[in-house]
Amino acid sequence: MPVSPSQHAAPSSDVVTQAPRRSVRDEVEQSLRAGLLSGRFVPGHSVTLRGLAQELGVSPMPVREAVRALSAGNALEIRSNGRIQVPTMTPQRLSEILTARLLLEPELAFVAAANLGSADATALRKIDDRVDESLSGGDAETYMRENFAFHFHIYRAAGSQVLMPLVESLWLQFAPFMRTVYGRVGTAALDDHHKEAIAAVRSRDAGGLRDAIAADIRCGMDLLDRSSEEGLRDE
Amino acid sequence: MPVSPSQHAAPSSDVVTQAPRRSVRDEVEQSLRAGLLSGRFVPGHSVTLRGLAQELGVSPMPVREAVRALSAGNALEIRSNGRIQVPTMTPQRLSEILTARLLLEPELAFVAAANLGSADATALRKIDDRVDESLSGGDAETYMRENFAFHFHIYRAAGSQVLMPLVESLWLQFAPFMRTVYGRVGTAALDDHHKEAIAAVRSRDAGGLRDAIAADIRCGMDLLDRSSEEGLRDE
DNA sequence: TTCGGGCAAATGTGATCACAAATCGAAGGG
DNA sequence: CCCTTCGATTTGTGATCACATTTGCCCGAA
Repeated sequence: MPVSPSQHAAPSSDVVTQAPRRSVRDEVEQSLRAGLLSGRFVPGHSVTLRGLAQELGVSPMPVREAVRALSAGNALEIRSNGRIQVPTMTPQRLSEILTARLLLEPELAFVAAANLGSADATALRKIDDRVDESLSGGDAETYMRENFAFHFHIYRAAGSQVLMPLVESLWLQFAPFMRTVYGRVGTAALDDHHKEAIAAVRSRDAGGLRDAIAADIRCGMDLLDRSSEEGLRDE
Repeated sequence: MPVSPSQHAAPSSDVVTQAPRRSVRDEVEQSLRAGLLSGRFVPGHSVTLRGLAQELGVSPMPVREAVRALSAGNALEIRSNGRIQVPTMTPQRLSEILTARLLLEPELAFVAAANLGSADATALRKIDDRVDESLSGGDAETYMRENFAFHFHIYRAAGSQVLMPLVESLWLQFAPFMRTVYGRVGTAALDDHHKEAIAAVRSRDAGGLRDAIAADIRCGMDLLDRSSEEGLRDE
């Protein structure tokens, strides 16, 4: 809704927003990432440039670039006819994603362990409490957000500007699908290995942290195997 | 040079171009990827939207999206002032890239081995001949293109739509820097392990192929260590 | 000669328009 | 009742424009 005749968006009405240089495109991209990671986007559903633009109150232009950036990392799919949609999942694609996670994330956690201390263990404990709470409450959306926060609080400590984007790309790819899995199987069946990870962080046991993360990923694989037994839907 | 008054580019004058649906943006992106992988872009050099657009004979719009897509994978860097430049390399960033390659590529080759046969071994032999030729000739640009072709002929056989983009992203990140390394150290110092890889492909030895690829990557790491002894420039 | 200051050019960003292709709907014929 | 057909709408794509910011360069003063 272009209220102002000026072509640029108003600087959010605050005197000093403190934001270094937040472009509309970045805000849109972050919004889309958050939506994908929390499972607000349903796999197979098609999204439109103008639709997203109107939903976010911006012009289609920043959305176009944000969508392009996301689709470059396979977080969104651009079909041959040009339409945009949340990627669908196939069993082998999911298997590849989990294989890649198993290759990267434990190693990333291993590196991160050196930079994690008891303060981080406490913070992780707090996040994990919210994870457990949303698990028992069955709030899949909150669970996904907090589970992401848990893992990436660890990974961020590695300070890797190369591995982190790769892992983020993987999460963006499988997150929308997980949402549907939780909706079918329920979140109660989850038995993550966060407690062991926290203990490893507190005792500065890098190898233990790596193994805990690996076990956590394998747990997700088991859940999906169980889910596929109950009939895996791709569309 | 908008000769035609029509807004869309002419369909390349051919009756049936056979192209399914080549958008200008995709062509631009492929062109940029090829440029990065062959080392035509110098790290630290800044590129401009309008400059690339004029160079490729298109409007800035498709370039904008292509650059956005590449910067999403850290193949191009967008500075805080908004300017675009080929990313610079730091020792730890390079170390991270090679670590990631060592985590992903040998495993990808291991998977690919099942789908590779003697025909592929012959094709790889041909590519490797051109690699050796460009090595002795000191043609760094051709070397980089053929070396890329060699590795990705193998990786492509894995049929992975998840690991492949990750590995491609890594190559796009380190390729521009390698160009400068070859320019300083020379390509003659390279002793890749392509012959062992070809032998492993021919004998369908998955483990051997994985080890050959790992050795090849480690060889690159050694070259860089040697290069940094002679003074590593970051800017 | 060297260091600022200020003006012009360049650059990224966002908006809007035009157009072709695809999609979706309803109407009509089997 | 189902399928085809045709027209209106939607959608992505590319081009162009306006604007804020920054960069680059030239000129003048110390």
